[in-house]
Amino acid sequence: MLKKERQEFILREINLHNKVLTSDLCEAINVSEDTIRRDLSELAESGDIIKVHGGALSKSFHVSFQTNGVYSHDNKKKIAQKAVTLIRDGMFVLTTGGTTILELAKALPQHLRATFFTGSLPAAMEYIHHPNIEVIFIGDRISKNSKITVGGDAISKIKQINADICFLGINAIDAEHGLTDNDWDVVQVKKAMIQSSKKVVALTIAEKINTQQKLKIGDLDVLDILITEMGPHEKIFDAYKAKGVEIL
Amino acid sequence: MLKKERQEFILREINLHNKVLTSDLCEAINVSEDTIRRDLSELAESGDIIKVHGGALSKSFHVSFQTNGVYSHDNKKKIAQKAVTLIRDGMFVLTTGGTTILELAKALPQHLRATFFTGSLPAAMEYIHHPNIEVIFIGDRISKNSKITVGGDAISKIKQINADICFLGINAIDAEHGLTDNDWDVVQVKKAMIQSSKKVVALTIAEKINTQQKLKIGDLDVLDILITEMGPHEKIFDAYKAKGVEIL
DNA sequence: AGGGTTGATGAATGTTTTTGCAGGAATTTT
DNA sequence: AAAATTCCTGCAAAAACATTCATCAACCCT
Repeated sequence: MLKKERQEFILREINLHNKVLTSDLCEAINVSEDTIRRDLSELAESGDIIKVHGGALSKSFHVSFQTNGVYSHDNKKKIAQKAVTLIRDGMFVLTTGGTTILELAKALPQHLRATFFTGSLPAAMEYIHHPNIEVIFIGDRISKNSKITVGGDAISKIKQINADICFLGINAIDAEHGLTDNDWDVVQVKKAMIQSSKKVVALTIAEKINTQQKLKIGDLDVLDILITEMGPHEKIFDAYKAKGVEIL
Repeated sequence: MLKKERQEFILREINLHNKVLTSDLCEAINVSEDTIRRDLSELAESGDIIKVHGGALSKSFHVSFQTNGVYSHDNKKKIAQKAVTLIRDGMFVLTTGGTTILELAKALPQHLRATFFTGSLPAAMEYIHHPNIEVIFIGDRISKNSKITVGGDAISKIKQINADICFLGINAIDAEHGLTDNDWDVVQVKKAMIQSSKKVVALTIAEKINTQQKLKIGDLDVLDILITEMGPHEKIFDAYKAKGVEIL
């Protein structure tokens, strides 16, 4: 097999599987590891692949993370844009924390006049920048991980609220396992918020769709609307629609 | 699985869920905990994540306050330095908001183990950066001017507290008129805090000494200690000492 | 045709990287 | 204070790597 031929084979293999192992290649092509290594070096040199210890990765695989701090920032903005359309003047709104909710806070129109309840420090900091929004903070112990208030006192306060709409920034959602999270205290708070709202809206980037975590918040039937950055007609949403969730 | 591949996976997981546990990862990827730890260290080294005991956190979730540019910043730092010496392990501490209190928050030693109660959003954001400090937030309506919670609910919560020490960032103090302020709601909160503490400490830059505002918080006899950036033996303090206030 | 050059390959050798493990220190939880 | 986790350090084995060298085929030039 010719050198050029071999390298094309390697490229094809990488684009197919996003990665190759040196050992796999040398077995497949039946040449020494050194030869494969030389090939990979050349391909990496000309910028077609990314060489790593043990093999190589496709360039598209390494889509540089961390654009400007917040992961998937643009997508979250898009989600926030959709979410604000659900809020009307005079509403009582309950929100959790999380970076997606923060984007929602930033996207609130200046003229909107509403009352926001939250236990998230960062979210509250955003809300108070808006001239016509009244902010009620739910107090109690602050969880350092999530920067929201947790605990019995917070939950009993939440239960006294009767909100029009609740925005949940969620960590994982799955058609079968419903809404899940990884922090027990946070789960309790989210449960309470769901109970205290007429309408429940979940915000999440599409990447979290069909993932799950260890602790359950609730089944899909507690959810009224799901908002992601994708259009509402994607196939991935079929299972959710079937369970009565509206996709926005 | 290649090392780089693994690290991309970890990054993804963190950005998705804001945190990961070492144990979860090593189960998911099926490598030893040491390997995961090494990966986390490297990712932390290059600044992509924040490593903590037991796992790692997303970077975008960890934002600190910028206080450079605050008026009389150096003086406030000096005040904070003096104030922290009053706090002991195990204490229950009640604080207001304000830039001076923010400096106090930043000056807290890492090893200090105490419980802080506050209704100030910025102060709470600072406190939660400290590893051994428990933060209890006093909830209610948030005043946009002062960024602290005000209202009857907050006050009744404060009255349930029995704190060892209370730090007041104050707006005006005068030997004759005592402590004064200019926001009715804030005054109510400060009054309640004073009532709920064994010891009351006022922090202020010397500039505010011998000034007054429209609304009264209390006479000088509610005050135990007054801290400014100046030394305790200045003449200006004589009137305060005469009324039983200790100067630090 | 024949000697010289070039490029590709595989083998030999020593180095570096990666990984898991043992143990003791540090930290967290009970 | 005790128990349980988690962490760090050093170590060792395996895998992967870089470097050098020898071989061989293809090519080029008189």
